[in-house]
Amino acid sequence: MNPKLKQSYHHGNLREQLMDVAVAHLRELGTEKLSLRAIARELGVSQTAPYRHFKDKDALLAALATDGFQLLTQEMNEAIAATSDDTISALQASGTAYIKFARQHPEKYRLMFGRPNIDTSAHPDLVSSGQASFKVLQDVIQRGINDGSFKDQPAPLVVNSAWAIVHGLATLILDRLEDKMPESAIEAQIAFSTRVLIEKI
Amino acid sequence: MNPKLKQSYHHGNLREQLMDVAVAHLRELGTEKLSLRAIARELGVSQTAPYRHFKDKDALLAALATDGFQLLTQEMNEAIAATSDDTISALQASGTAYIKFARQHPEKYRLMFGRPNIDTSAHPDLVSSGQASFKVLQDVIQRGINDGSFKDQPAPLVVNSAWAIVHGLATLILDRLEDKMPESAIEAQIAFSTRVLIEKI
DNA sequence: TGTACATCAGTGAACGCGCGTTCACTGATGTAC
DNA sequence: TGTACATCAGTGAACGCGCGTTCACTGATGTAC
Repeated sequence: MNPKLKQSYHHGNLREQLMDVAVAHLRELGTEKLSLRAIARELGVSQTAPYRHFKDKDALLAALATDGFQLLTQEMNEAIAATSDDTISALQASGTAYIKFARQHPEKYRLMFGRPNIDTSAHPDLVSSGQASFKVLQDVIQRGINDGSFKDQPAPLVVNSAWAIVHGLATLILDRLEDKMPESAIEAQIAFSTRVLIEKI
Repeated sequence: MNPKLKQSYHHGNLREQLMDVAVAHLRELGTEKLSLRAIARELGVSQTAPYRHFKDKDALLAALATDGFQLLTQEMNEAIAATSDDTISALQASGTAYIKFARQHPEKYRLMFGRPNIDTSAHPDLVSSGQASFKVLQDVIQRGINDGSFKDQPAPLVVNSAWAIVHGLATLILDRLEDKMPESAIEAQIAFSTRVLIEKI
């Protein structure tokens, strides 16, 4: 950003910029072709510079996913806080926020919820931030069960069903629909599907 | 299979075996690390032999996905045919068959419905086989709309919602639940979620 | 305020690797007569 | 039934490439006194 910083020997901002460029490359190339060297090249920095900030390539990806979970947790919590005490609208709000997050950060979303290709045992932060996100959804559902908003169903079944609906819709939009449908149709689809979510479970 | 064939200069069965080993490697390594050379190595064949059967690496992946769509179409059709004329049970049967397919062929399923990383313009068979699968679902929904089994809703909204539910559940099972839940719990989850599918839309 | 020094964040050369793909080739097979 | 020949399905050497990562290094920065 600041041109002065870019000139100096010390970059000043490299960690953050590595993550930004990684996201851009993931968008264009996919995980398969992501290369640390290419990221460094694009930032005009030597290919070994990233190793000052990340232990290895996996650590960069883990940081991106962790970042994503923290953002997702925050956005779902904010969406829920903006509703009144009504559990049903809290569920709908969190589901909508979930899908919105997926659309705004598709690369992070795919890292977070795709086939796990990061060794989680080396990245405990990733695990705990993921659990924190999951817990937001769990808590809303549990609240609904406690206050009678949902029928008398085992909580895990309900949680996984709710998750399946929003997760399925999010991935469908990212991988299939986004390029083929106008924005208005996508929004109508989200509204329709989240109605299924809140009404039926 | 036949040891005689394996000894001979002409393999006799190479195309099929390349696809089988590719599936096995996808399972163990993921798309990122799939290598044509490693597949050839495992089959005890020179690294250029695969090029007798596939134009390039992408062509192998496309063949795998096309194969998957054909299988999926067939299995959904069979599941539907096994029900009586009742549209609701046809929808449930096709959804259950879809999820069953995903669990039996997870690597193919990921190729078919993951982020498209195959250049479809070079592989028209892949496109048409995918459309054929989609049409099975579309037709069931349309039938339900025509005979009044579903409420009066625009068909595309209903189709995408149904798809989102089964697709979401399938990916959740493959990527998250399968390793953590006992088989009985997974089956209960499928039953619960498909009930949401058929009852609510 | 000035200086010595530790630490931080870069560099550039190098290692070893496996990959996709092309090429000219050869052995095996199938077919026309 | 035998043979000539086209075609099919392999081989092995080679090309060029980009990658992740390590290493010894150096310039820049921050801090204790």
